Amino acid sequence: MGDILFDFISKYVSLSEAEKNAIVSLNVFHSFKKGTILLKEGEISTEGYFVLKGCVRTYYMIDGEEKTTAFHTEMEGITPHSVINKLPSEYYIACVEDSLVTVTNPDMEVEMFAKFPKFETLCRILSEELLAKKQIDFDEFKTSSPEQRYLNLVQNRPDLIQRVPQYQLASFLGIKPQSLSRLRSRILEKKKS
Amino acid sequence: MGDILFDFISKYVSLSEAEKNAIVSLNVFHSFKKGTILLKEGEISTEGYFVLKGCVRTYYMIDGEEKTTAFHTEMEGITPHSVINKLPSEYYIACVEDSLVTVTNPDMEVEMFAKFPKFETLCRILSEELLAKKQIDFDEFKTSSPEQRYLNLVQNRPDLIQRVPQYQLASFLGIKPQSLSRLRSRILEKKKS
DNA sequence: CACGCTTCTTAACTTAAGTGAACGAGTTAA
DNA sequence: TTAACTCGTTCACTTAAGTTAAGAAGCGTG
Repeated sequence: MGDILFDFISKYVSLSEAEKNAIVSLNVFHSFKKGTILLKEGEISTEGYFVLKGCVRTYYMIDGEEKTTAFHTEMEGITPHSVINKLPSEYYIACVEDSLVTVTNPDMEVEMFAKFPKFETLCRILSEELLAKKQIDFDEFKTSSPEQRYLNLVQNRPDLIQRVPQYQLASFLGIKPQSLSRLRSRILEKKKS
Repeated sequence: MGDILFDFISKYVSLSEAEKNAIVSLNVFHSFKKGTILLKEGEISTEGYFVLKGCVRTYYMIDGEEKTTAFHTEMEGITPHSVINKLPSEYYIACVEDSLVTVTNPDMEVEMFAKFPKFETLCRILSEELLAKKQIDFDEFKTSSPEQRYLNLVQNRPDLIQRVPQYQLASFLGIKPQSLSRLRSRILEKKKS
């Protein structure tokens, strides 16, 4: 079960058997059914997540409407803002499909970092990478129209289009479901001609 | 000169005199004049930045137009994507005003992390925090209209409105300068009535 | 099977952002 | 001092997204 994780980690640092066992013995691996809510709005969380398999989304509930702002897929870590500022979460985190996720808390991290400093290096590198990547995503979002953003998504994450409902994609693209629907038929029209 | 930095760091970890001296001896502190370009499009960079004082912005040059996507102000770190993927940078980084910035390269980091593991902890925490913050900013951007985004900016970073030209703010808000101008007069109209 | 529920689509209308052009204020340079 | 340039504003027009409402397709459950 940890193999997916260890294969991934080996791209960054090499782990001894002892280190792998240490991770396994922490019991961090969890399977969740589609729809499972990992974090609710209003909860103060201490858990960090790392998606090994499946898809997890972040969404806000604004005026009774779900606003999906992020999809976290394979090999992406999530530290809810609530963990950092110790305030009630402003958003939900839920599984879009059956998912395999590691769940950790700060105590476990402190313990692991003390025993195996290598893990801290790993976490530092991963968050730096993810930060730079998020910044690029944000830049792309700002500099393009909804239509371009949709086309980019089709190019870069075609899987998402398939595995996620349209209404969730819409808010992810910063528009309303109706607009996404219209925009898609507009693109189809253009292709025909 | 390092005092600004050390005061800030002391919120996260405590540094010994030896550690402070180690930082100072690396000669990381640099002053830049307003307008100085730290990173050019097309360059492959190895430098990371950390803004101690002043304001630094990231911008793209698209179809001959500057698209400003980020302002980095006091106590914010920047690791250009180019440093991570070792590809030519897609954007510029320049000083909006006279700024005091630390400049580091991966070798220096490796050396410091080896000597003082504490620094790695600090960098890990800072990037995790910044990542969560960036995600919140992105979420807010996606879930609000240009007008709301402008009003939020007035609320949350009134300094930016003052110290940055409108045309840079416009692309930062994801719109054209004309639209920002119009949007502002619309808000003024509403206030009157 | 039928019912309710959710998701997606379509349409008509409203509102706001994009576009292209022109103007004026302020700055810089010749 | 004038000419060139930058920056912000305004205007008229175009294009696209928001809004409201209605209906069709798919799904699960009783």
